[in-house]
Order: sequence, then structure tokens, then C-alpha cells
Amino acid sequence: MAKLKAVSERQLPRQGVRRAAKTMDDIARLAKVSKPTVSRALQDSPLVNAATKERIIAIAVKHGYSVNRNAQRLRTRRSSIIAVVLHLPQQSGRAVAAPFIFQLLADVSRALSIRNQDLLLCSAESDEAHAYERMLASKGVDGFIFLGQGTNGAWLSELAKTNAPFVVWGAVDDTQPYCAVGSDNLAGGVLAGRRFAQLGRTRALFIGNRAHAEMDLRRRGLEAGLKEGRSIAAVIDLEIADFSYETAYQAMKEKLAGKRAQFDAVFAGSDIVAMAALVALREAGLRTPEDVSVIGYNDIPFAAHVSPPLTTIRQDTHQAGALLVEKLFQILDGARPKSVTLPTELIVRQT
Amino acid sequence: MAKLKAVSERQLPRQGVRRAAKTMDDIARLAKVSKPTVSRALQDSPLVNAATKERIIAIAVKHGYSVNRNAQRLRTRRSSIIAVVLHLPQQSGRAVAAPFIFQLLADVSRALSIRNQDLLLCSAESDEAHAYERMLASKGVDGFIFLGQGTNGAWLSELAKTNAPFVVWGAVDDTQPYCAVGSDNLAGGVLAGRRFAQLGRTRALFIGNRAHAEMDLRRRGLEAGLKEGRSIAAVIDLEIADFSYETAYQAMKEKLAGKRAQFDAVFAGSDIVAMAALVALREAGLRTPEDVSVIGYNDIPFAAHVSPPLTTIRQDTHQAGALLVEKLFQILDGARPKSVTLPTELIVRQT
DNA sequence: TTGAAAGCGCTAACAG
DNA sequence: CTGTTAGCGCTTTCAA
Repeated sequence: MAKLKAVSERQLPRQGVRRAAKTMDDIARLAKVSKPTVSRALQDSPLVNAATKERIIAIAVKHGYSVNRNAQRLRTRRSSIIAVVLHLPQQSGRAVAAPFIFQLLADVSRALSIRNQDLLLCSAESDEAHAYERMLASKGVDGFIFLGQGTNGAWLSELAKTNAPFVVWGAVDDTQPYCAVGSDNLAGGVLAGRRFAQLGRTRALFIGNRAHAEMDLRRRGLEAGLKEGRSIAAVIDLEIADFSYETAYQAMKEKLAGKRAQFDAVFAGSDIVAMAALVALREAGLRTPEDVSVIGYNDIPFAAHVSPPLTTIRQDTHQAGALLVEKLFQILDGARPKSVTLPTELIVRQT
Repeated sequence: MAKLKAVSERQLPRQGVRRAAKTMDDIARLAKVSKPTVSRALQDSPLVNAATKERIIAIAVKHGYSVNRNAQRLRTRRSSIIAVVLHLPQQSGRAVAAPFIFQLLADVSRALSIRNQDLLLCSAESDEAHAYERMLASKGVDGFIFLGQGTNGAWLSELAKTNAPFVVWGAVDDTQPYCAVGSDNLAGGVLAGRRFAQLGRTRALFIGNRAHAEMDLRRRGLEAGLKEGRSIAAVIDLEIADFSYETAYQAMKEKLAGKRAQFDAVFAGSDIVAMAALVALREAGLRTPEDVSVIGYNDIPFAAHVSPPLTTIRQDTHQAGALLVEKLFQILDGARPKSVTLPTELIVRQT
């Protein structure tokens, strides 16, 4: 093979021909040092003489060399790749109705790149711990960031037992055997409830899906906030199977069909759902906010631009991304960081 | 080291202890075959006796073994990782106003996972070919999919010279030295122009940024379509620096300030921009579609739900994702596939 | 159909 | 500060 190569390659004049150096050995030869010295120099190790280091780096750059990441990964047993797992829509038809999660993804991506980590994007196909346990090895990633817990966090507890390094964006609960980062969903709900109470509302409709832990917290917060004012206040539920506009719109339509509204406020599990509710309310002849006050969740960019502009609860995705990454690296360093909740903020607009 | 390990590890009773087998050697020993045979079996090679293969696989599964991807990658010189490069917003404030690109990302992700390829998500930080050339080696990816060309395709032509395997979502041009996949932007523009002509419109405002090749094509299509009907028709331009709602809204506000509208139709470079235009028009006292007809681009999920529902041009992201991946693999197999344009469709709603 | 040997390109350990 | 030696875990010759 080596011989074959030598034969098949045209012998170009040496000088001026600056073919990309293939391996570290090439650089070592060019710099007249040993391979490990090159390795050290490129890692900016203090063990290497400054002048030598500079010379080696110059040669590497000049020859367009960069270390073979796969060899490096094999040797160091570190891939510097983090898998980010989220629920990408399975079919193209089922449109991506989740601007929030992509914003979070962008922020996680930024936080990872600051640490020189690569981001492997995975779709959450499975709710089984073993699938991810296997992925850890088979994908060659160092750890996981799960963006969302799904409807049932049990598999995450299962995964925690395997010592797989991971963190989760979602509901935070002290009994969880893993590290989670999430907005303070309960507090977010309270914010909404209080606001309704201030506005004199007593019957709030919660649109969500309580199988999601985060949603359940938001709903409980709503109830607590609402009752701070008047204990007679009540929360009614509208359960939806998914958080697409269509599903929410349809559910709201049905809720409003025929009978007069049994509520004077709506707290939606997401802004998209709130927007759907807004339209359904209008079509039912109800005015917002005069007849029904509406609050969403997430403060997606578009929330400010619908008409009327949506009052909503904001979560700080930038901080969230940074924290998720930071916690994961603490885990990779052998620590057992605690879960954290991030503050939420009520953004009052016109609904 | 080996000795150290033997000492520090507790000698657990052999039986019943099913610790995850670490290497292929372990499996080989357990199956009483050689390492290469295990390798072949796990690759479902026809060279291995069916019964042996089955036995080996059973053992591997039982012990929770999976091949070390980094070793495999080093040996085969294939990482099975594709870098997908898109322009993620740099700051958190600058919100992700690009639902379309995320839909495309989701579709690319699906197409890759069908081929058992992993997706490395990268932010387009650089417009320099060398940065990506280096990434090819340093990230250890097999190829690139660029989602968007940026304002200047020159660096892509530069990159093409390096023989880096890549494909691009964006404007398609026969003179490009690389493979691109894109919607037929020109045809999309024509669709909009024709529609306006049918509605009797003669002066169309194009909101976009002609530095983007795709935008320029859309604008040219618009002009062509519009003039098919009456040659007196004209296109006016409103250039915007970015495609955020805020920028578009502001630009439109200024355009409409004071003087009466010099146009009776608006073709926006994206749905988000169209939505901003819709609001600005309404605030200027102009009715849609009576006074000004509006057409967007992309048919993002929310386009159907704004009021009035937005007429727009749809691009098939599902097919796009599949094609991008297919073309890239043709390139990786040594072929030189041609660029393709995907059909566009006018979705008539109420604007 | 299987096994023995070699080596992908790198970095860690140790010696100097 | 630098070099020598070894080997990460796998797949690919090649030989049997």
C-alpha cells in the first residue's frame, strides 16, 4: 500500500509545493522535533519551549495541518461532543410549532461553543433509558442535554441510575435523581394568577397538559396566585394532547361552542396556544382583555406582534443554555450539582 | 497500569455479574471467537457463519456492548457525522425570527438519521472558506450542509476548490462550482407577480435584501410575472438589512410615513417580513387586500393563523432535506451531482 | 469461514 | 524541556 502510493503519486518538485500535511509525524519531521512535542505545542502546553512552540505552530498553520479529531478522541477517551436531544417533529406536515425550544437550542449551542464543545443534534425518538445509555457509547458523545422531559420523567430516573452524564431542561423537583434546570414554573403560574386576581378575575381556564410536569406546576401556580386574592376563585382545565396551534384552536372552539364562557381569564401553557385561544375567543364574540384576559408562556418573539400583543411569562433562555452546559460539565468533572430554577417574569402587554 | 487496575478493582463473584463488556476483545473472549469475527458479525458481514453471527450478537446485546465509535472512526476514516451549518442568532436578544430555517433543519435531521448519520450543529460564524476547510479535519466530520449562502456566495466557490464535500441550501445558479438545492425562487417570484397581475395590481413593493441571491431571484421573478400581464407594471424596492420582524416593521413604517402609498401590492422576502408589513399597512390606514395585496414567502406554520391569513409561497422543506442529504452522499461517493430547484406553490389565503 | 498481524493518528507515561 | 515507548479499540489485509 505504501509502495503503491509512492508510485501512483506524481513526484512534484519539492519547493513551493505546500500540500496539506497529513499527520503529526509530518509536522514533527518538518519542525525537526518529536511527535509528542508537536502534540504538546499544539495544545499550548507549558512544557514546551516558547520559541519551539511558536515555530511548530507556524509550521502547522503554514501546512494547513489540524489534528485528527478521531485519533485524538480515541486516545483521550473524550469526544468533546455533547448530544442535545429534543423532540423534533416526526413528519414534515406536523409543523414545528415550537419557537421556544429552538431559541433554547440556539442558546445551548452558544454556551457549548464557548467551551469548544460540539453539538450533536438528536431527535428524542425514544422514552427508554437504555436507548440513551447505548447512545452514549455508540454515538461517542460525552454527555446529554435533554431539552424537555416528555410526559413522563420515569425514564430519566432510570437513566440516572446508569451514571450517564446528563442534564435536563424542564420541571425541577427535589426528588429527581438527576440535575434539572428549568424556569420556575410554579412562580410563573403564580405571576399569572396574581395578575388575574388584580384584574378582578375569578375563574381562570388553564389550557395545557398536566401530564407534562412543567404544565402541572404552572397550573398549580395559577391556582395559588389566583386564590391569594379571593379564596372563591377557581381554575378550570382544558387538556390538549399537543401544543400545536391547530389542536389548541380546535379545543378552544369546542370549549366555547354554544354555552357562554364559564371563565373570565385564560392561562395558556405556551404562547402558540395562547394565540390560538385569542383567535377562538374573538370568533366567539368575546373581547380580549375586556371579557377574557389572556396570558401565555415563553414570550416567543412573535408574542409582541400579534394583535392584541400578548401578555406572557418570559423565561430567560440565554441563562438557561449557559446553566445547562455549566451543570453538565460539573457532572463530567465528577460533581453532583443541584437542580436550579430560573426566575420568571410577567411581561404585561395588552391581553 | 494494568496491575494497578487489578488491585483496585474489587474481585466480584464472576457469576451473575453482568458488567457492560468494554471492548470487542471481551465479546470475542466470551463468544470464543477472534476479534475480527466479532467485528464482522456486528457489521452483519456475509462472511460470518449465520449461527456464529447470531450467537455473537446475542452476547453483545446481553452485555450491553456497543462498538467504540471513535476507534471505528479512526480506523475507517469515516465519522458518519455531517456538519449542518446555519446562521444561529449571535445574541439572545436578537431573537430567532427564522421558523423556516428550523423547519428545514428538522427535515435535514430526519433525512440524515435515515442514513444513520449524525448531525453536528454549527453556527455560521465565518464567511471564509478556510475556516470550513479546517473544520472538516478538526471537527472530524465527513461533509457539510450549509443552510443558507449568506449575502455573498464567493467563499463557497472558494471552498469548492478545496474539494471539501458539501451542499448548499439557497439560490441555484448554473455557474456555481458547487451543488446547491433551493426552491425555484425565480418561479416563486413569478407566481407572486402573476397573482398581482390577475388582481389588477401594477405597482408592487418588494421587501428584501438583494445582496442575498435568493432574494434577488424572487424579486426578478416578481417583476417578470407582473409584466406578463401589463408591461407598464413596476417594482419598487424596500431594502432591509435583516429579516427580523422589527427591522421590517420599522422600514415599512418609514416607507408609509406621510405620503400616500406608491404601491398596490407587497411581496415580502419572508413571511415574518410580510406579517410586519401587514401590521404597518393596517396602522397606516390601508386595508389588506382591498388597498394593498400582500404575499409572503415560506409558508411558515403561523402564516395561516395571522389575521388576515397570509397568502404566501410554499417551499417543500421535506423534499429539500432529503435532496440535500442525497446529493451530499453522491458527492461523498465521488460523483458530481447537479444542483436542483424545487417547485414552489402559491398558497392563496386572504391577503 | 475464521484467525493472526498490522496499523489508523494520536497522547500519556516515563525517562532523560 | 524533549524524546522513546506503548497502546487507545477497532477493521483490514492476508493467510489458513
